[in-house]
Amino acid sequence: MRLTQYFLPTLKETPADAQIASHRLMLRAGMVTQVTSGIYSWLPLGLRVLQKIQQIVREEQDRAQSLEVLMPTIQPAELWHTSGRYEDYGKEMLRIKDRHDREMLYGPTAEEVITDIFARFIKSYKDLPKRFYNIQWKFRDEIRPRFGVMRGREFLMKDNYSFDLDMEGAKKSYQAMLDAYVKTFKRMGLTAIPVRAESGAIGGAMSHEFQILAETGESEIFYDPAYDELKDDEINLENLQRLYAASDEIHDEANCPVDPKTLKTARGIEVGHIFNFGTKYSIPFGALVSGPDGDQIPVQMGSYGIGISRLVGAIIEAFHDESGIKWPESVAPFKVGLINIRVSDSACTALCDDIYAQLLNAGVEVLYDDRDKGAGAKFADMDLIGLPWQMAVGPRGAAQGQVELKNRHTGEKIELQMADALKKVA
RNA sequence: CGGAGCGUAGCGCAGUCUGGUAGCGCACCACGCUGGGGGUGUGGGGGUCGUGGGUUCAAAUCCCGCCGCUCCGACCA
Repeated sequence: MRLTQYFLPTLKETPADAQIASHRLMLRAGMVTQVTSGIYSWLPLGLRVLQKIQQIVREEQDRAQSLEVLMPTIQPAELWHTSGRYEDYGKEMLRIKDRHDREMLYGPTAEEVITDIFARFIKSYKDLPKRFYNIQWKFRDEIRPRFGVMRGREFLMKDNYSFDLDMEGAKKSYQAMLDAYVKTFKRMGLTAIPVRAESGAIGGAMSHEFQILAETGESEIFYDPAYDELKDDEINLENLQRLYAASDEIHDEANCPVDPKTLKTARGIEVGHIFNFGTKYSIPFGALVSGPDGDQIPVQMGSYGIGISRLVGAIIEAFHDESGIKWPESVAPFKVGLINIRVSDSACTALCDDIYAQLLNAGVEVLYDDRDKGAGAKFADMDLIGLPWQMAVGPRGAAQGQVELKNRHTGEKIELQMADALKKVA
């Protein structure tokens, strides 16, 4: 993509409203712009990141034997009367009326919709287990939205719902999601710790929050130091039940089994939440299947969320410096930023055009800064938007076919022949 | 919802107390000089001063209502 044809409204000055790094950087990098309190438009650069994250989540959900569906943003109040949550949910739920004066709502989650689907179509234990997921915009009318997309009112969320014949099956589903989450966050370069959680409005027995570690995290988490030793494949129910990890909302100093001297604390950002809630929805919705003996059995359910739009902010909280964002390659909006330092120099521009064509040809996502601006401004913008690799070509190097390759994460810069630089980023 | 602020050009702000030609920096446009980390000179464009009412010869400025946004708290993917 040529920057002269793109839309990247970067800001030199810090917007007054942004309090934390990720919010500030998302605004400055031209990723999002606020429409009203807690509601954002995603601009081209931000949207690319959102889609990258979405794709990773999707791949790991598919791998965990889940089927993607797309449920609506607007739901009828009727479904929520069935579960009893229409009354319970409170003001967080945005309630609206259609032209016929029917009560509707902008969905904050979709247990009701999916359970209704299940109840209408699935009748036999032979069709179990089933897992459905949905990547859709949700709305929760937060009392006080803040921190940009980390705590917006409208947010993009992946929610998965599992249906099993019995508790044993439900535990397998729960474990499958635990595994999927560990892989998902790891692919984004994040360290995520599953901590025990209250299950809140969704209700239920078994529940964990996935907290990613970041100094600016919203909540404080307390965990057994043995956690740091766990391998990915050791993150299982047994170990989670054995080892203590809790967020400040449920941490109880008096009853904590870990010696306070060794107990570790860190700041965390909640990016995922998994629950098992048994038959809470299956019974009221009549989500029953015939068992092997012909009995009608209410299915065991669980739900599993990942805050996709929140992750954009969370990843920036984990990866940034004074100059800007430092995207992990897996979610970066482009892999390479190509800087033409002197557009007016024909040799320099010819070399840049050549590199650009070769990168495109090799399928490398590249943002080509072909604007007629000073070098300083271009470097500053490139550091700000945080692409993993910067390739700078000036008239000096161009004369010898050389480019400067910079690694945004390490800050390391090296002079290379064009062909070598291309090899390095391809 | 309690407490505290703010609303003046795209962004950051001054001007409001003490009413009298609407300003500054950045960004933007034109031209020149420059050219490897937000360069520089000259010229230029852009404003219902959030909104409705009131007071006054005169309101960004004073008074009243409304709207919006932000921060602290309780609440949360």
